[in-house]
Amino acid sequence: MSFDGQLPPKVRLLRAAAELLANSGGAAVSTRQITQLAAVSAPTLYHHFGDKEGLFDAVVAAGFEEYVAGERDFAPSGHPLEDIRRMWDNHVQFGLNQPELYLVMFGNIRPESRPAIVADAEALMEEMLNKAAVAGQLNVQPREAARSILAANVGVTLMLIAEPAAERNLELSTMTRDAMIFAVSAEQASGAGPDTSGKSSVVVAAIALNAALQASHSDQLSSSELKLFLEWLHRISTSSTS
Amino acid sequence: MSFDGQLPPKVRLLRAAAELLANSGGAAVSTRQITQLAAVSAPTLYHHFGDKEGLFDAVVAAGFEEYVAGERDFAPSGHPLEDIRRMWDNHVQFGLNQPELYLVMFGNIRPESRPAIVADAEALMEEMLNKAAVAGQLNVQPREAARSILAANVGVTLMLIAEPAAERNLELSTMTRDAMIFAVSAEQASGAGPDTSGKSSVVVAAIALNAALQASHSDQLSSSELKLFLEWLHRISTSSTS
DNA sequence: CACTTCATATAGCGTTGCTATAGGTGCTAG
DNA sequence: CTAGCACCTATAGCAACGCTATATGAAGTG
Repeated sequence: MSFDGQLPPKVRLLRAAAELLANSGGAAVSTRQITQLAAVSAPTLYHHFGDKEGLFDAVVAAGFEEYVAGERDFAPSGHPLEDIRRMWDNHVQFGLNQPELYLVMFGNIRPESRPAIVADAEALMEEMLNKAAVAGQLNVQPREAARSILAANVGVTLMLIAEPAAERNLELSTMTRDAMIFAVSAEQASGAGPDTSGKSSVVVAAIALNAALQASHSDQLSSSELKLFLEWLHRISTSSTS
Repeated sequence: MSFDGQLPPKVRLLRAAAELLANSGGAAVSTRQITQLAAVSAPTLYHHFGDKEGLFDAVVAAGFEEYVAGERDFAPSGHPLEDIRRMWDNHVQFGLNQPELYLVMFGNIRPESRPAIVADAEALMEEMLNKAAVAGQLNVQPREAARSILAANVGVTLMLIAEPAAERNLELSTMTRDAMIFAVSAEQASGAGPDTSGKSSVVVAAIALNAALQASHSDQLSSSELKLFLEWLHRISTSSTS
């Protein structure tokens, strides 16, 4: 299989690199392999991508687009927390389907090289969590929740990739997923947690309000409405936890 | 700084490799650098370790011994779950102290190369969780709990490593840690079920408030008032629990 | 046509991981 | 003391690597 069709060399290089990376099985992929498969000479690669790293970054970016597209294709479904679950599963599946690409994206993260992807992934999850926060289903700030969930999600995916495909146990994923979502959700507040007694539902309400306010471009509010909101909030904050 | 003392070449190689790996800042470390710093010639490296990968494996093994030693040095303390917390923190600290080594250990995990370390780490945590299980503090099987917690632990550590050291927020670690431990512990079972038994009235109020807010298209709220309002909300929603 | 700009190719530099071969070193046996 | 024998190390060099100095072709503009 070669990419010496009519496609522009830049695209051929991208596809060749992606294919070799996907099938390398962890071994290093050389620029010579890539350029040969793309039916292109070495300087072309460097003209378009500057660097081997640059080419790999482009491949990763393309893979990430695909990943994001997969994440966005879910209907909002009205249950934000359920959407988070699907988002998690989709993340894991993406990692298992393209382990090499995933390892380049999340396995070799270094402060100077590649936190952009992580930031994007976090933003994507935070966006979804915002809906949960607006619905009063969140226990903590959406941003913190997103970072925490994503970190666990990446850890689980890496662990599953590390296992031989035969004995992969996806229960690790679902269990960790539900643990994280549960810990972040407001539901647990009604139970007896180690420290949740102090964290009354006021926090939940405040988080929901905060998220709603920031999501609704509310630089346009009448003062009377503001007073109403404050009154509501006061009633909330003084109501005893049921 | 060179290791050309009286130590055997094997040890010199190990130390040189460890030092170069620690200070490389992510850049590749060449065998020539290592052999030069160790004051040794190339074939010596291959005689002792067979491979560059073999040498790195040895360094990783040594680092892992150190890691395990750190984990074991904690007194059992009678509170297994508290020990798990310290274990988690120790893991994160190890990763932040030796990021390069950590990335080699947990960042490049591949099924064919390096699951042994993961298995050891899991066993270590499972051992500790077993005590919690004996004390009736566990909600799930110790092995599953260990795998789940370790996965989240690795994910969090990788995320923290990926961040510039200046803006590392360890709250991500403590929050995820407590979420995982709480989800695994028996405490949560006493509360409400995982599904909506009944939302507290406060949440309902918050949802109603949210609806009112989003329905409003009025204007003329002074930006200072809005700013104050948001600030106040933010203060509430980020107020620490205890 | 001349001129610029972009894209690709030829050839080769310096470095990499690794090794074929050989030379020392310390041992036990005769 | 010498012979042989493992063991360990060094010299020199190969093939492959990432990358580039330089040159050539194609395409658009005056």
